[in-house]
Amino acid sequence: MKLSGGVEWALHCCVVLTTATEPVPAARLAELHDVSGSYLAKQLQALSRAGLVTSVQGKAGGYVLTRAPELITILDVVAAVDGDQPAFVCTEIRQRGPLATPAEACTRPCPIARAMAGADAAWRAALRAVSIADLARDVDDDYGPTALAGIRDWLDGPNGGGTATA
Amino acid sequence: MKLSGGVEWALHCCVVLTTATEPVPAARLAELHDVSGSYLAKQLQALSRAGLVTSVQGKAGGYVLTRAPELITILDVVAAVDGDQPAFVCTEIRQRGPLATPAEACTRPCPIARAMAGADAAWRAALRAVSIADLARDVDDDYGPTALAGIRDWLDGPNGGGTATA
DNA sequence: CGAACTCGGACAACTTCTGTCCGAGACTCT
DNA sequence: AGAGTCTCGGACAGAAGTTGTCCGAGTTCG
Repeated sequence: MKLSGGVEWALHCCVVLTTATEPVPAARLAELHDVSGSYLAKQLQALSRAGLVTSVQGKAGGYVLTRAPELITILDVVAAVDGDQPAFVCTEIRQRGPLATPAEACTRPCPIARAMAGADAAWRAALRAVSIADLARDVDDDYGPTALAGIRDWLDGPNGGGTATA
Repeated sequence: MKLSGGVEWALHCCVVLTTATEPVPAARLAELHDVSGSYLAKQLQALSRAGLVTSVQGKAGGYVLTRAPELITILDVVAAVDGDQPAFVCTEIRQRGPLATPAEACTRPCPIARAMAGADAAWRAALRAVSIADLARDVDDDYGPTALAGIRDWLDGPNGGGTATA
């Protein structure tokens, strides 16, 4: 039971992209979070494949959110990066062995698979209840509005536009 | 987000052990489920380490549940086999990069970590709500009382006691 | 028309999980 | 009491997934 580490990066990137109005390159996001740019690109590609962000190529290219942050849930990001298959996959071992249950009696999943599926549903429901907009609002509540504003300024700032300040 | 495959085996074994009154060897459980006996032994060792089952060595040895099935939850088995660490581990990337949040402002987990922790709690709560006894009762409801009774007979039967019937 | 910058997928290295084996310990029978 | 047989327990390879990196295709701007 382990979640891919890239999920954390992707979620942070989505929150950051909330503040941006122009496309943000993957290299810029990697510099902001101090992570491997090459690997972060892979996660952003996954988000692009899932339709959560749009990629713009060319000189002023980068990534932009496709919809409003209120319409993107944490579950969307997790499913895009980590895959949408459930954590528990039933092997149907009840149909194996000397006392195997006949296939005709297996009209519904076995009790174990049902319990695990229920837990998985609860997990997904909790992730679906929180949107990227909620996360951005929580950041404002925790650190004040200056935090996200500072990120927006840094993204549009000169730290990569060509002129270095410091 | 993937759960160790041995969890399914361990859960089935716990349900089977509900019907047994004497110690059941790992090899017998492996034969019943038609799985690798060597690998199933590893899962049972994990259950033993977690205190869910007791191992009896010697000629008539095997595994026995330590408590009543009502007192063993699915979460106990999952934690014993797959580990009890949460699926999401926060790397604290908010404290990295050029706009790093100062450590003194990080009194509570970041919003992303909080949301993931909430989902994890919901998942665990769902697994904690179902006990091995509940699973055994569901098996009775699905396939009738003859299923578990047949397993009990097979466990105590001659298919390994020394005299072969067929 | 040339050049620079971007994304996208293909290529290794590592950690984790899966599967297997043999040795230590305990009970039973002689 | 002593040998034998059966059991668990941990140590040993193989396979798979994840982590990390690289270079090529496409697009926009000068």
